[in-house]
Amino acid sequence: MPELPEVETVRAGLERHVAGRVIASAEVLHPRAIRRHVPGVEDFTGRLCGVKIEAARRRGKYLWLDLADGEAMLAHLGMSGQLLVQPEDTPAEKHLRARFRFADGGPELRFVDQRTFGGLALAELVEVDGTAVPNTIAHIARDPMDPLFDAALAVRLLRAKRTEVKRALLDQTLVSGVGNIYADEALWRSRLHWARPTERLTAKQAQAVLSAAAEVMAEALVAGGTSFDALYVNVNGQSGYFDRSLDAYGRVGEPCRRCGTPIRRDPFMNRSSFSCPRCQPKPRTRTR
DNA sequence: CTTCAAACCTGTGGGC
DNA sequence: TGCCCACAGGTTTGAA
Repeated sequence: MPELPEVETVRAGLERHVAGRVIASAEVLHPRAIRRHVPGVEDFTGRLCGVKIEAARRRGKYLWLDLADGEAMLAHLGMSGQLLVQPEDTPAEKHLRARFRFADGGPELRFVDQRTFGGLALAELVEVDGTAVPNTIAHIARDPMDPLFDAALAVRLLRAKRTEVKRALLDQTLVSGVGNIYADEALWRSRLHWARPTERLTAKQAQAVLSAAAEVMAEALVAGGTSFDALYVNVNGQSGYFDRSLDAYGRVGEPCRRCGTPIRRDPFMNRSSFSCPRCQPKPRTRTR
């Protein structure tokens, strides 16, 4: 599933292949794909017709296209979303949800999404902390790859939480871009158990786990960013990074790369958490 | 105000 | 062979 490094790869592809072009027509093939665009399908397609795309931007797992009329087309890939740049005569994908044709007659932009957790919407741009962002994601924090990311602030916010450390890492208002995979990897690198109460984190531990999250995402971006030159801008969660570089996520029963102890899998928020029983010992039962 | 959990989706794969 | 169900998980929404 696309997380920050994959979304950044898509953003770079959009910047290269779509920025500077004028949308000739927009078509929505599945209304759920634009459910967050409250005014509806006709408003969405109508307002995009004839508009020039200025740039492709990203914050956390959200990305958006700056439009010449001053608004933005916001996209979230959800679990299974893809933004593809395809020649117009390419057959429609099975889960094609929306398509955008361009005035230059070149390759079109397609939104494909099997599970429809993702979606597109038009949004007004607002200034938050000196940066223009779509109003509907004004609450999303800067991600660790943002040049203006405030690490000291994130450490303070993390320690001010009253919850488990992994829940806090997944809180997009504290730091954005961290999903289940990178949360587990960051916790493994910093030798913290996912259920460690945030109020018991030392400043050093909080700083370490946030740094680890930034590092693992930066490494994933390098590993997954090899297809920037391809016209076919694809995100399918199958980047080489996942096959060879994960230390915890999905490795249940396999030996910890540090100590050899089999990795465990715990139920966590209707999904899974992977960790090393020895390197990441369970915290003492908390007393509320 | 903060924290928590259900709901939203559909394809895959294991078990029987 | 084929059916059923668990599982994958980011975000929103409403409850506590």
